[in-house]
Amino acid sequence: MSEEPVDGRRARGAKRRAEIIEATLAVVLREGAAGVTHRAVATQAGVATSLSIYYFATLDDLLVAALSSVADSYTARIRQIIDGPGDKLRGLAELIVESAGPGRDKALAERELSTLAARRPALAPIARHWRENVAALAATLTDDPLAVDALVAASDGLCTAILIENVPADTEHVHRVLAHALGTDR
Amino acid sequence: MSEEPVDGRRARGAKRRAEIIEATLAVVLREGAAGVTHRAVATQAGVATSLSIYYFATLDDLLVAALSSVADSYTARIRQIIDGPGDKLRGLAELIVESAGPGRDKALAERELSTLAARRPALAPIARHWRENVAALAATLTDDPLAVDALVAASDGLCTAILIENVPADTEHVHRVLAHALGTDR
DNA sequence: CAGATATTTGAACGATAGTTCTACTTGTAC
DNA sequence: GTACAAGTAGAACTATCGTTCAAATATCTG
Repeated sequence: MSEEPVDGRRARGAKRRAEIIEATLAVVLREGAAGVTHRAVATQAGVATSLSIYYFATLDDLLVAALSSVADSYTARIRQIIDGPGDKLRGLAELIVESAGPGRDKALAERELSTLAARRPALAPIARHWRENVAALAATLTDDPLAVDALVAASDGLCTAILIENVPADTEHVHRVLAHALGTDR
Repeated sequence: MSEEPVDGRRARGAKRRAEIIEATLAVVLREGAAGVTHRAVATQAGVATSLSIYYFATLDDLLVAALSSVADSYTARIRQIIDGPGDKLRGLAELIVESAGPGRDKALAERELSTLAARRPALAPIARHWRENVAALAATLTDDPLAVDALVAASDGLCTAILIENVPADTEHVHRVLAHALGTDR
């Protein structure tokens, strides 16, 4: 991982950069992707506006960094479910249901940035991660590629539904829908 | 329907209003929801900026109108599939696959506005229409509520996948995935 | 120490946004 | 015709945006 003789200036700079990414994510969570401006991010991070531009020449760079952060977070969660014990499908259902509660902001940020990906090619590869991860989880449950695709699509659709309905979601129900889409319960 | 003694001024105004809505949609298709400004819409419609504000006090009003227009369009398509002859599931698959080709802009507009709905309550009821329509279609194919939910979720997820992947979609494959999610093929 | 490099700031510029206001045109009612 | 209401245009105000830039600070090199 680390090999460079650590330049104090660059180390400090990398830290600032990380802080700015974090601040960007905070802005996305609070105001949505449309609220991401250099000024808003800089204010959130407590630095000068020009510093945000110093590290991220364009807003796209900021958005890519923020989406990567969220995507990495979800990737870690799914890997945890895949590698851990217990019912993986239920773990996925629980993760999805989180979008209705404490994880709503994060899920919303992921969706907003993913939607942005349709128009900004730089975001597209990152936006694909979520579905690839779900596909990997599905692959541990079935060998049928059609079942994998159906589960991935259903997961995505359930997230959408939960975000738009904006009502408490039922883990049991989500689990049943996922199982039905997967088709292994019949 | 019509009962008022038609005031020439108001009739002309209603026409203008419709033109502005259409212009808003054109802007969303071309630049995305983020590109919707009173100025951009007015320019697109060929009217003064202040006129856009005269009819739509806030940008939200414009977005609601645009989303309603797109949602109505999809509602009509699905009703057509439900009421028409032929395989309804295949009709849905064909509609979804359109999002990869000529209907990409429209599908993208629908997704952008739906995403916006998560933060702007005024858009939420309209954003639900698509899923309600798919549910109605599903209800003609099965009595199992779980199968309905799975099909609705899968349809949504497939649209997402197609929009983000941005590659030609295969109707046959989409149809198979939908059938698998529905679960009636087993 | 001095000099070079990296980071950070604050002010400023130009562009564009939403909004307001006044004047003008068009249509209705009398 | 006049009086009034709805619609329309264009200029102007204020705010905020991305961006630039010179100066200041911090760190490393020797």
